[in-house]
Amino acid sequence: MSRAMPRPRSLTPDRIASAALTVIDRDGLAGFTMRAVATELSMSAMALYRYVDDRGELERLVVERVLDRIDSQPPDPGLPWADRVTVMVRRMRAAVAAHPAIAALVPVHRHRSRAVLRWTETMLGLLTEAGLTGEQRVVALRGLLSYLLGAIQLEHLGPLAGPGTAVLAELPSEAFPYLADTARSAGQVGPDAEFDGGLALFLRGLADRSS
Amino acid sequence: MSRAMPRPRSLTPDRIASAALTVIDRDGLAGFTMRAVATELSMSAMALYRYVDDRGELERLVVERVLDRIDSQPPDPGLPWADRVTVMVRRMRAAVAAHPAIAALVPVHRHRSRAVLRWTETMLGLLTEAGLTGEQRVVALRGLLSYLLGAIQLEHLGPLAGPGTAVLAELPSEAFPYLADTARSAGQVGPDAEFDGGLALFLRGLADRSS
DNA sequence: CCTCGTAGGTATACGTCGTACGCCTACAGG
DNA sequence: CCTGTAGGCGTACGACGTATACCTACGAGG
Repeated sequence: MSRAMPRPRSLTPDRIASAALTVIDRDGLAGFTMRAVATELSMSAMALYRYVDDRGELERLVVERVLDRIDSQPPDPGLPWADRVTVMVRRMRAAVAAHPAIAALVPVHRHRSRAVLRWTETMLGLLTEAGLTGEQRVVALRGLLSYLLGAIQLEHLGPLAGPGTAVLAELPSEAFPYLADTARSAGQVGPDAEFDGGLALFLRGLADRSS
Repeated sequence: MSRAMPRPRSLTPDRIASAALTVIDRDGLAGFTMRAVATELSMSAMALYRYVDDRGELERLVVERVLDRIDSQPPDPGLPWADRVTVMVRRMRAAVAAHPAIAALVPVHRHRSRAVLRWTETMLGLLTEAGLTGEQRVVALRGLLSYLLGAIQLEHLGPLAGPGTAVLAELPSEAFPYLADTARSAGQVGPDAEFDGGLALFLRGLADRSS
């Protein structure tokens, strides 16, 4: 029978994900390559496949490692529920903001993360406290997640107060009067204010639902 | 001097974008390849480069072609402004939904589209009618866009009433009581109801802002 | 009608990617 | 020490984006 024990594993999934993150933080998503990660781990490219089925699983590990940093403990119950939801949403945003280049990977792999499960569970508890149940609660959660992931990606692709917006300010005022005007005030809004502002709008809608 | 006129161009940007969309609709984003598009146009791969600088520009053409279908005329002024915003947002969603596989490309290339400029201008007009100006208006617009693009992507990666959610329903109810419960009601929510519901929440927040 | 130069179109090739395959080898039992 | 499992590596293949060099169709000037 199989009594012989093989050589023990020298790498943990977390160690692999960390190496991948080092590569991503240094060279961006485009530099995120099986070979690059392997080199970062001082192995050959193929050695990586002893730990990971394919690139997709490596991506999953990376996303999981980043999201696992999220604290899913319910925030101070003394706070109004809207503030507590804000805290939770900000936590997820902060986790991704620590490695902005992975923004595009998060929506793809978020399913498989236990951390997201925990985060979602806490969020649902808060939404329940807000008086939401059944389909209303799902819609609210999904809406918040859509906003959150959309905002993270837009921010990564070009902040509101960035060069992309500056171009808009040069537009012919006759054809695009609002745009030209809006682009000028856009430069005043920092990324955090932008994010929190949009989130606050959503939460205000949650607060006084009539339907 | 240069009086000799060369062979005329045989392809329009629109024709190229259409061919690319045919490929994408048939084989998904993964099948979207310079060679595949060239084959669809019955040319060699390199011929494509007479019309396009690189893959990025081809992607831009595709996104532009899809978004150009958006009608940016202001909706019926008889409607309340919130309903008109809803119409505008739905239009953009519908345009992307016609080619769901491009969802991930839209946030990346949206800048360069004239259609998005027009759409934005109309949206800003509606938001102004809602009483928004300055930084409030930018934040509102950006918030709506974040929600819109986030929702489109989440929907494409797995609808709320889909297999991913079904898995959640199997979760141990002790560890994830809310999740398990919520997953069951999630199956009842269709994609349109989900999208419109989240949008309505956002708009309700816009309607009664106090700050 | 013929020439001529521009630009359309192609063939080939390079470097990089993900990864299948097969080999060698380190290492914990017995 | 022997042994079998699994770790690790070298090589190679097909597909990708695209640089380069070439041939050629074609419209204008003569």
